[in-house]
This record gives sequence, C-alpha cells and structure tokens, in this order.
Amino acid sequence: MKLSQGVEWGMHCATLLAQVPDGGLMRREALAVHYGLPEAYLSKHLQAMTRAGVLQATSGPKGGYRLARPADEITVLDVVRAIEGTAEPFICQEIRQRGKGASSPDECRLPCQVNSVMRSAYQAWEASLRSVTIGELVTRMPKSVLKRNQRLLSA
Amino acid sequence: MKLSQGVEWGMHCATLLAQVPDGGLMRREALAVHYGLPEAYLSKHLQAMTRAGVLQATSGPKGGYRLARPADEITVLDVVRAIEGTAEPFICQEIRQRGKGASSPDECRLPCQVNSVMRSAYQAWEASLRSVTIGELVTRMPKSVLKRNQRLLSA
DNA sequence: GTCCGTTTACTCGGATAGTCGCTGTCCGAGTTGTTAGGG
DNA sequence: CCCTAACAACTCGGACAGCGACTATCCGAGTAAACGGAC
Repeated sequence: MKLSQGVEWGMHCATLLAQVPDGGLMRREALAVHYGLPEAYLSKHLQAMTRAGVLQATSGPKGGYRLARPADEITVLDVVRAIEGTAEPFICQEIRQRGKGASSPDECRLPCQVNSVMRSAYQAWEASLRSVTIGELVTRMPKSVLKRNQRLLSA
Repeated sequence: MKLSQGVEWGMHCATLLAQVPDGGLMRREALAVHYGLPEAYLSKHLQAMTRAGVLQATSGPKGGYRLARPADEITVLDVVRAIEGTAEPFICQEIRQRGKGASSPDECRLPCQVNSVMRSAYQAWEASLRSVTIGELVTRMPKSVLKRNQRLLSA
C-alpha cells in the first residue's frame, strides 16, 4: 500500500498546466525545471497521463503538453488513476474455497465479506479523490504563487 | 497502490480464530491447512499480526495463536495496518519548494493542497476499514459455514 | 513578392539497466509436556 | 506413592534466496517551423 512518487509530480504538473493561459503549451523541460525534477523520468509519467487522456501532447517545435480538458473537469482521481493504473488494490483470491475448510460453491453465492469491506474502503477513497478537481486546487493556492506563475508562464 | 496478498490471509485467519471457542488456540499448521495456504509464508504474516498486538502467540506443545482481544474490539483496519504497516501511502516531498518556481517558506505556511487531498482520501479509507470489526464479519458469514467450522475446530 | 520543397532543429515516445520491497523457504531458540529415577 | 530433575518433542521467531515493480536514463521516430530557391 504505497503510492508512486509520480503521483505527486503528476498532480503538481497538472495544476501548473491549468495555470497556462488559454491554449498555451508547456514543454517537458519547462515542467521539470519548474519543480526541480529529473526530466527523463518525469517524461514517463507525463506519457502515462497522456495515454490516460488527461494530458494532450504535441510534437515538434513549439510543441509541449496541455490539459486535455478544462481543469474543472479533471478530478484528482483521474490523475491518480492515470499514473497508478486502474487495478483494485485488493484482489480477492477466494481462499475461502480452498483448503480443508473450503466453502461449497453454493455457500459462496454471496460475495466474500472480506472482499466487500476492502472494496467499500477503496470506493470511499476513490470518492474522496473524485470530489476535488484540478481547477479547485488552483484556486486554493496562495495568490502570490499564482501571480509568480503567471509571470513565469508568460515569459 | 497495491495491497499485499497477506492482508487477505490475515483477515481470514482472524475471522477463523474468532470462531475458536473461548480461550482455545490454533496452530499455524491448522490455519494453513484450513485455507490451503503455504505454512512457511503464512508464518510471516502471523508474526506481523502478533507484533502489532492483534494476535497472541504461545510456544511449545499445545501452543498456537489466539486473538489478543475480543473479536468485536478488533477492526479490519487493525489487521490491515498490522500487515501493511502504518506508513501513509502518499508521502509529500514538497516539490513546490524546489526548482525554478519554488515557493518561499512563507508561502508554504499552509500545507500543500495536493497533500491535503491525498491525506483526506486516505483517512476516508481508514475510516471505512475502522467501521467494521472482525466480530461483525463472523456474523455475516453463512450459518452453514459457521456450523462446519465449529465442528472442525472442536476436533 | 509568393509559393513550394528541402532541410533542420526540436518535441515526445518507447526500449533499456538498476534498485527496493514483497514473495517464498528454511532452520534455530524457547517452552512445555513427559518420563525416569530417587525418596 | 509422591516429588524432582533431566529429556524430548513441539511451537513460534528470525535469518536467508528469488522475483516483480518502481526508479532512472538514453536514444530514436515523428513533426512543424524555418529557410532557400524557383516562378
């Protein structure tokens, strides 16, 4: 139960891209420099976010990344799932049906309660992440930071 | 973001130990056979649960494991944390303070919003797991299974 | 001056090693029941 | 017959390899701008 550090990178990059004026782009290197991250490895996560449909990439000169949708329509969960994948953290292996004390298939009509509890917790986690958008995160940032970013991004 | 399979093993073993009459014990081998699990590896997880204070181990002949507390006072979260550890899944590395666009320490008086969102989601996950006890899981099991276990455990 | 083709430089994407933690296994330390001997 | 002490067997605990996933990096494929020449 550990999240990849790429989640933090992806989240901050998404919030930064949300501050880029209108349809502007931002190069991979600019993102890396802004947060002091290794550019080569950051590309791996940006790539994943692009595949997941969170970012949109443009090749060639004047190319770069942009948000694929308005920042208010991208949830934190979207970013996390883009980087961490969509697989559930708990995978029930139905050990109740194995071994000496195995339950019959008839007794397993109802889903394994252990699995149900774990799934409920996961859904609560997802719901919490889904309730916040990238756009909201931007508005919560200190105004001095937003101003500085506006200045840096226009240059 | 992936849970160890040991969580499933630990959960089922805990529910089974909750069905042992009064202060009875259960050997490691008996637990492994009941669910068809490799005894050697299962010991690793039982060990962790013992260290965490969820189980209580007795050495020597007639030894074995028992629940350290009444089943109604052991939450699912207790078992999960015993096996997975108590470290938070998201560890904020404060990249907002690094790089060209670094925020000043004064601007970081408030906690990183990304970190706050991730922590809230984790707390929601924990709350969900804390709301269910091992005792409750036992009552939700099919009665035919409980009967069979009673018979197997008395022998 | 305008249009077109070539060149060129720049961007992202995928293929490639390195390292940490979970997976899987074994044997040793500690404890308790047992048993043999003496009183 | 009872008590004691050594023995033996059984249980859990920690130390030891194996493997997959995240970490970290590089170079190549593709693209669009820029430039030079022809009309």
